[in-house]
Amino acid sequence: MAEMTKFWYLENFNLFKELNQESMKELGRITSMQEIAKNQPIYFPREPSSSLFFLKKGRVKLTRISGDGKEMILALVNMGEVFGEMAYLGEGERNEFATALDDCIVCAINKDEFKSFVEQNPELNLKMTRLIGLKLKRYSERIEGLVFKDAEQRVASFILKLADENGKKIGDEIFVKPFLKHQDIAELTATSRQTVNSILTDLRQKRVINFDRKKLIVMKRDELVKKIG
Amino acid sequence: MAEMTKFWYLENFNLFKELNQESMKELGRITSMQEIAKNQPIYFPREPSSSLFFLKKGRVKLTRISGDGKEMILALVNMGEVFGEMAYLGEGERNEFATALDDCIVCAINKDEFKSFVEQNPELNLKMTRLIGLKLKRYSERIEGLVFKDAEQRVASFILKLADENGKKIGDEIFVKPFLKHQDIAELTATSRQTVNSILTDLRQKRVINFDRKKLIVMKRDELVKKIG
DNA sequence: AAACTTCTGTCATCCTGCAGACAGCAGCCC
DNA sequence: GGGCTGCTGTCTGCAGGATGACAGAAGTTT
Repeated sequence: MAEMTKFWYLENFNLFKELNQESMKELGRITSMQEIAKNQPIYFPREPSSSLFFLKKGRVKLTRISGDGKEMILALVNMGEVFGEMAYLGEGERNEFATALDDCIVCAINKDEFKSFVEQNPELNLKMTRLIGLKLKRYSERIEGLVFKDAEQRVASFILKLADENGKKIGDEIFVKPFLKHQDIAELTATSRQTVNSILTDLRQKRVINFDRKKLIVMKRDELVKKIG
Repeated sequence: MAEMTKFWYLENFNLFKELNQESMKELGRITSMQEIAKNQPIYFPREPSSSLFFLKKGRVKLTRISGDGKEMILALVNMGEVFGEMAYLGEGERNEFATALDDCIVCAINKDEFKSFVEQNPELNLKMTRLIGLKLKRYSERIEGLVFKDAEQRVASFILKLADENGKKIGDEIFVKPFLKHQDIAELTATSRQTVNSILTDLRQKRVINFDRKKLIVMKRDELVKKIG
């Protein structure tokens, strides 16, 4: 299953890869590149969703805020991934915040222009559906985690996924460089900042991981896997 | 936003509506109708996902089971909806249980045949993507509920949604006929059977709802809405 | 109609993890 | 360098809700 996910991931990354010269040129025409500084918003809830985005550089977080002001992170978007894709489906308004976690470069693609572009390149149809399907699968796993797992397991799964997706393997340790603050991890794993801290500290004390404000090192990947069960 | 969801729902329902005679005939050819008795499984996790299903009659639940045997309901499928659609995306194996909640009639459509059918009827492309997108949106709302809401609010939201989607309005009360057992509601709202019972009993005592084993009546819809916030 | 099984209703108990408070650090700006 | 501001580390009390146990009601089977 992990393999399948990876397969899909690569396909997303290559959403436009098999396009011919002609189409790539056209794609360039309907695309506008934007630089977005760290911590700056890309879009807001209730804003009309007029375009979808392809993330060329940096990381983006998609968040929702509850009636009483609590924030949760719906998803992290990594380089090479697409976000704001509900625009493509005719969803009229954004229903989350998109915020740059680093200095980012994004390509904005107008939804209507993209729609006709897809019509002219019908091989993109299935790819777009798969892209949405991949997100669906991720969300279903997220739901499962929220229901079945306790705070420690959720944080452990998160670290594992982060390491596998964004880490560099050096020897049998995995380094993750631009780390997140504990508050962000809390918002991703539906727990509190304090609980995240105590779980991380505990894992560090057991020599499963090591970390400081900037980086995370997974030292015993299998211990994490064991913890999740 | 509720309107948008309804709009999409209708579109799914009409997935095949605009097809011409010719295509409908072809669709009939690649479709096989099956009757499934109450409580009988339709598919299992790890089973090859060779087809997708269109639910003509009855209700279906999609569930996952954790390593230690706890069950959760991922989604309820109502008449007119599609399920098992990940097959269409090339996902090799099912990753949930699908079980008939009532006596059901489903149409099974082989995924490869369906793919070529969609190629011949390209207007279905966007519809399929939207169908998946709708589920994505539902799941994101589910995640939000799990993170932001407490047990009472989750159960209240569930009842509200059930009433709005499946209920019959009579006067200013809403009747929902084939009700679920408390255990099912617990598995849908990520809480325990006992907690569901006490929340329902409490709402009944406050005359917001009424219920017995067979049916549910929402008496004060606005009280439910208020509770969710 | 009797014997089962499955669901509902209710309690008492226990525990995970949240919330508040505060001290120590690091980075940043003046 | 000094003073902000934002992040981390730790402790404590508290509460929402899980769990187990059991009795009664409703369906099902024979």
